[in-house]
Amino acid sequence: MAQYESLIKHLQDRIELSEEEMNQFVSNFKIKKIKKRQFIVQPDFVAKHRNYVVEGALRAYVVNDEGQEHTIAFAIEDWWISDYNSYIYQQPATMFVMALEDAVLLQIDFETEAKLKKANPKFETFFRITAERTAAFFQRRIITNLTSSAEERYDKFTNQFPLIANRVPQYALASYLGMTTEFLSKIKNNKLKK
Amino acid sequence: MAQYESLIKHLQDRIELSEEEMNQFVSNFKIKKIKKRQFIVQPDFVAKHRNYVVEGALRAYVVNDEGQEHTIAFAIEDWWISDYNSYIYQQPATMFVMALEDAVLLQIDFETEAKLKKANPKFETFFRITAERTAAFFQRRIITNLTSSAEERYDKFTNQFPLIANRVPQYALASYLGMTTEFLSKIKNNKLKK
DNA sequence: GGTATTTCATAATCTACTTCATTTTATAGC
DNA sequence: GCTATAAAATGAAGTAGATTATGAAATACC
Repeated sequence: MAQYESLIKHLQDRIELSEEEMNQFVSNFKIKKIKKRQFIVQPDFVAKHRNYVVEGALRAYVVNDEGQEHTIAFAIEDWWISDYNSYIYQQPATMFVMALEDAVLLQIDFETEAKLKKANPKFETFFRITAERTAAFFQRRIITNLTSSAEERYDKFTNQFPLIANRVPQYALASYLGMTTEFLSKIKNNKLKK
Repeated sequence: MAQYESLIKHLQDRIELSEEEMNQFVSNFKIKKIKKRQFIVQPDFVAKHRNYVVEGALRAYVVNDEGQEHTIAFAIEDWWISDYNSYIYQQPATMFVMALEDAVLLQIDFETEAKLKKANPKFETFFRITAERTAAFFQRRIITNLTSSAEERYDKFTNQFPLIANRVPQYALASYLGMTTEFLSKIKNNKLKK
């Protein structure tokens, strides 16, 4: 059950649970192993799961009419990922969620999560805290995007998430930061010269 | 108690409460009347309240080092507003929240909200749903900002929020959409010509 | 281990949007 | 209603970042 250890710690950092409650909670998560380049969410299909990353790296992105990809989220160890809108409203997804590396996930499906929340208010609290922090995180990203230049956005990202910056393809990071891969290349190059 | 009617409806649309539970919930909100240009949140002070708008319009914005204002959120009737990060983490705010018109709010403070959530799991559920929808809303904005041109962002906003678009100052809307007021003016003008 | 395929780098050209400066229009306060 | 002030419109000039094109380096895969 080594795969569950990090999720257990994740929970303990957020709410207080007895051993029994903890077991009840995590036993509803199923281990899912996926290979690099494999999709766990695709447009037009409902995102059935909330995914906790035990190991590996994933990327959520949308593709616009011109075929350009825009990275919406990354996830590495101890992060959650899904098509957020699709999951909470249980409506067709607009995103792809793909493994950038072989990965091990812990998945819970929407109905099971609903049952858990009904069974114990502490579980409801956990998902409330998670949603609040997600909202706060998204809002910080909105603020950064509105107030910073391309180079500043890159600097902030590498400072905040050094482990992600050096682990994902440059084109994926560039589109997450709202710039082209060519321009990100130029930014990196300018830094080397200084 | 006319002021509480819209909040009651807001709650009924999201969770099922008995009359008694409803009264318990809303009685913790205090009526706050503010004048145009008045601030309810300022940088360096902790945002103590979650604010529900009964009447009026408000704007949350940040000011960067160069003195430029960037609108982060609007709120009109039946919307919530605060400095989200400041409120949920109870840390100093980075935003201003100001009334664009005379307004009537219903305010709950952080500690009272915590008590409510402890008192009844249904209340916890309400805040969980609210946070989830907030996160989903923010993510849709991130996606729009990454994938659309200035004109497309303006079109989407006016389609989705026609009541807001025509009610707030142009400079506030422009900075919400991530462009200058001059450029928004030009976009509007181009539409008139067509 | 060699070849096909991705990914990244570099550079020239282009454009969506900004900046700055000025005028016109709307709003607020007495 | 009149004046002061803020907001919006207009236009010229400038720039951050996109686009396009090409080659080099890294990675995947049989």
